[in-house]
Amino acid sequence: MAKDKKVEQITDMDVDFTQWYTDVCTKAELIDYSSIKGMFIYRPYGYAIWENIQHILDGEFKKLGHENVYLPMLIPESLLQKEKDHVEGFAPECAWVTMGGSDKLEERYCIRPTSETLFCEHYKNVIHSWRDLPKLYNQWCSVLRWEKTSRPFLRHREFLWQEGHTMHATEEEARAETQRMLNVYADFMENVLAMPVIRGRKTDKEKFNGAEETYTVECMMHDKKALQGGTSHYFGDGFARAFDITFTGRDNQLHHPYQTSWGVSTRMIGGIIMTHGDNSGLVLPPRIAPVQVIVIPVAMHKEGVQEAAQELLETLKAAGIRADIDLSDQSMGWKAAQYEMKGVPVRLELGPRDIENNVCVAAKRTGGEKLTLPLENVAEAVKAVLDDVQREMYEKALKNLQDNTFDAHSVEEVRDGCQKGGFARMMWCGDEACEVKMKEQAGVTSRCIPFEQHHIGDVCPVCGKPAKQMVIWGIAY
RNA sequence: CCGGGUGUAGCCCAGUUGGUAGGGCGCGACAUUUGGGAUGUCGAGGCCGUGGGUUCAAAUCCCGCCACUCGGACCA
Repeated sequence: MAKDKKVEQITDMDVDFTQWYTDVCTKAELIDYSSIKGMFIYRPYGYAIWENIQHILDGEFKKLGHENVYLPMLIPESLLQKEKDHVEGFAPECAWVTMGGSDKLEERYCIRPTSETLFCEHYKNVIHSWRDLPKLYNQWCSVLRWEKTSRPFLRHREFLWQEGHTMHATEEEARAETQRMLNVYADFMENVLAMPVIRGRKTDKEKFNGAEETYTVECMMHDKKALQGGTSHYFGDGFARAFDITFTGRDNQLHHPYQTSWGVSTRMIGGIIMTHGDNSGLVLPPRIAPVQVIVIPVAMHKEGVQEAAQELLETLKAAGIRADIDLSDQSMGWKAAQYEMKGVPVRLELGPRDIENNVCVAAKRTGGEKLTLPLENVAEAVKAVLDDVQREMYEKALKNLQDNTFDAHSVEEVRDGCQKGGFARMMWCGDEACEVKMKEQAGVTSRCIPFEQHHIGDVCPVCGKPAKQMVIWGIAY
């Protein structure tokens, strides 16, 4: 066996995590580069992951009463400028359309970096009475931000996302919606993506331009750096005032509605890769994997093997398992390595010996001894194995998060701990000046002010003034 | 956007003092194989990233641009 002749060689993640990540993205056939910087091609296997994310989240949104809409891709400059903070935040990364055919346009159009302004323009037209509220809209689309540096899934110039935009009659209701959607994201990430999250609020420095409050779910990657999983914003009535959106209340008075927006993007796929992957490649959580089980017939040329493998495949499919089969003439070892690279959660081997004994052999992507499963009721057994994989993945990620989150009582402690890898919990006075110093002196940013607070000190270690709350600090993607 | 590195076949790379391009892997066909990354034979595949310049002659020297990559800055 020529051990050095691998299917696709990937870089060791402990040697160069960044290169490992890029290797996995391309060699697991998730993505391809295009001729434009920061614009990527989602290959079938990568897009299928996004489709599964879409399918599950879309169902959750609809259960809660949200409706899907589609708004234009172009935003007139004058519209974008109506909300001051918002335009300031996005102006540096807007791409503009200036020509229509061969004619120069009177006004240039921004290719949407986000759609708050478009939703507001529309809401002004359709919201008149308290009876029109709430409006619970969601849009699946792509947005464009002219990023200076780009990386597959983590930072694209064009990326796919969903953006929910809701309008409510009262502040309480809008605030509740903000929390509700944050919890939808958190539950999805934990239960479906097997990614434990920290729920919390962003500091003013880190919040969305134009929002009153931004809430976030933060995750820890395998290299102990932070990735924001999703955000949910409470806007108050700021945009409503800027866009002059009003409704007549039950009190027969004019009011401005209260607004939220929330989104997750294909960046989440980058999170899955960096949370669960290993040196054999991608590891996909069963609940999101495009292929949950790959059936590999062994010694296919032998009488009856191929037929038995096909039958096994059909049994799994009939039970609702996303299963596939590899009938190619590649060697056993090649196939094993290939599906490990692609992160398929469970591999089922079926050869002459198994058929004789009426069993098949299961290998979990998460490792451990191979399992021998009776072919009788095999689908139920495979489902149990898939559940095991899902659970093991969550537990491993949770252990990584817990083992690498520490309490800190000085800037130096945060610096040393986070540079080595991890999240620091430290008390904070609430001043932005101290947050800036943390970046300068410890090289970290505030990830969030977690809902789950611990009292680990009385003062802000940066300035010595009384502390208001505990903040999670880390190095972020 | 600032600095370093890199662009030659699908991938990894070689190509000398300038003289019109090569290897391995992969790919296709056939045969033998098949319980963890097979073997042999034959074959296909290149605007040398791109645009200019120097030269009798450029993959090679010079300049611009584009892309990738590593730092940094910036960043819902």
